[in-house]
Amino acid sequence: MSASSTKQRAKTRERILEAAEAVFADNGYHDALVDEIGKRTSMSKGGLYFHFPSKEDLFFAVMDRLANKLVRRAEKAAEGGDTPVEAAEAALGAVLSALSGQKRLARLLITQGYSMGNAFEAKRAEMFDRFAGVIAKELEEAKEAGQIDDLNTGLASRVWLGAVNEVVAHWLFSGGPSPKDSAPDLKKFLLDSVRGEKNSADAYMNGVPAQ
Amino acid sequence: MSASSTKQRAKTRERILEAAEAVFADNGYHDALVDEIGKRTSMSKGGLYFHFPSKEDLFFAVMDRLANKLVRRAEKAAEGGDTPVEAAEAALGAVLSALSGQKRLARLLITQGYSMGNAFEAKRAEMFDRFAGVIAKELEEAKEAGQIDDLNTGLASRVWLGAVNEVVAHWLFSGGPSPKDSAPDLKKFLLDSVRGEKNSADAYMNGVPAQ
DNA sequence: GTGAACAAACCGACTGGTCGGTCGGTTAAT
DNA sequence: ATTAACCGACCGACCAGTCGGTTTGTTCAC
Repeated sequence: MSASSTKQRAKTRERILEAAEAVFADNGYHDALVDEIGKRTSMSKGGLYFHFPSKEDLFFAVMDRLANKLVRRAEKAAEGGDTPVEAAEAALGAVLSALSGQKRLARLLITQGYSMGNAFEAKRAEMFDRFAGVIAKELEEAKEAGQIDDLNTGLASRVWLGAVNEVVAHWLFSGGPSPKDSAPDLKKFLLDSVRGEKNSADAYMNGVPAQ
Repeated sequence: MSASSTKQRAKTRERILEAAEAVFADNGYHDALVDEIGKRTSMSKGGLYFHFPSKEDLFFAVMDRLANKLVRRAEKAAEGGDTPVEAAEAALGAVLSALSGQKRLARLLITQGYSMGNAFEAKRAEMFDRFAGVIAKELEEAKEAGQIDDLNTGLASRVWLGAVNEVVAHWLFSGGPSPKDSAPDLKKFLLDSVRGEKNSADAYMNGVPAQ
């Protein structure tokens, strides 16, 4: 026990989280049945409740795991950029492509955040604040580097976040274009939104076509 | 009956919708109790079910009513603008100020749309498509008037919609600034996003400072 | 190395509270 | 007298969470 069982325990938890992610994504929090998660894990309800104290806790764990994955991916992509603006662009692209490839993940992130009662609002806020923080950080650096205008980076990060959110939602629920395909235009809009008066003229001066 | 009762009937329906709006906004679809709506209407559950066939239908009716109100307000504000861009700006401002003044309405629109199961996704899509349509129409006109670049107005409208959505959500759940207060900066971001290469230089040429 | 003792992991039938919806009945309007 | 409008006790489906029990794995005495 102890050494090997700690590892085993984590593995089982992971198995449950995986199944729960799928079930929550397919059905939303309320319509997701704990028994269904059990079925997909080949584990009984009692077994699940040995690892997680409640359905709500399980849901939170799923969302945290998801947010971590995405943030890590975005930050990793950002590291590859030479300038802050390129970093932000890369992070944006990484997120869009990740969501494009994982409809299930996208659904969970976009819609199910609200699907619990008001209990989840704090969690959704926390998650989105994290995302906004990543964006704001890049924008702040870009500002210091003189790549973009002096602007309200907090608000700008919300604009970016919301834009991505809506583009993905439109893809999910109205059969809009895949976020991946919208990425080039979307990048243009968001970068332009932030370049403001520093636009075109300045951008070309720096040898970076505003596109 | 008949003549006067038709009017009375509509009035009662309205009374119910009003109460239902409050209850849904406060609790989310699932945690809203039909009995609670009854209490606030001083009407029994049976009475409600005489006017609406199900909780779900009642919810849809509430959301439709809400969307109509907002769209009408936005379109009315847009009519006041001299140019398409000003119209879009006015509509944006009207929506932001309406939501700022009615937290309850904002909550319903932003969050509770997902709080039903997947059943609501189609409805949310329909509603947001309407909003996006209003924006896209203005942008299309602005494009034809040469006020803005040749761009993907469909995508741009999503960006605007998503940005507003997120700014409001941030206000609601994280104690961010009131949408009304963010309005000036937000307008700048969104207009810049759409002016693209036509920015600053051109804008100033037209005697309209890009701010 | 074997088996008794203990605990961790898991099982699944059951319960208890919750609510949307119903329905037989009452009241009010025409 | 007829029917629209409304009442509210009741029903029954649903499901998160429980709990006494079984299995599996670990430890250590002998």
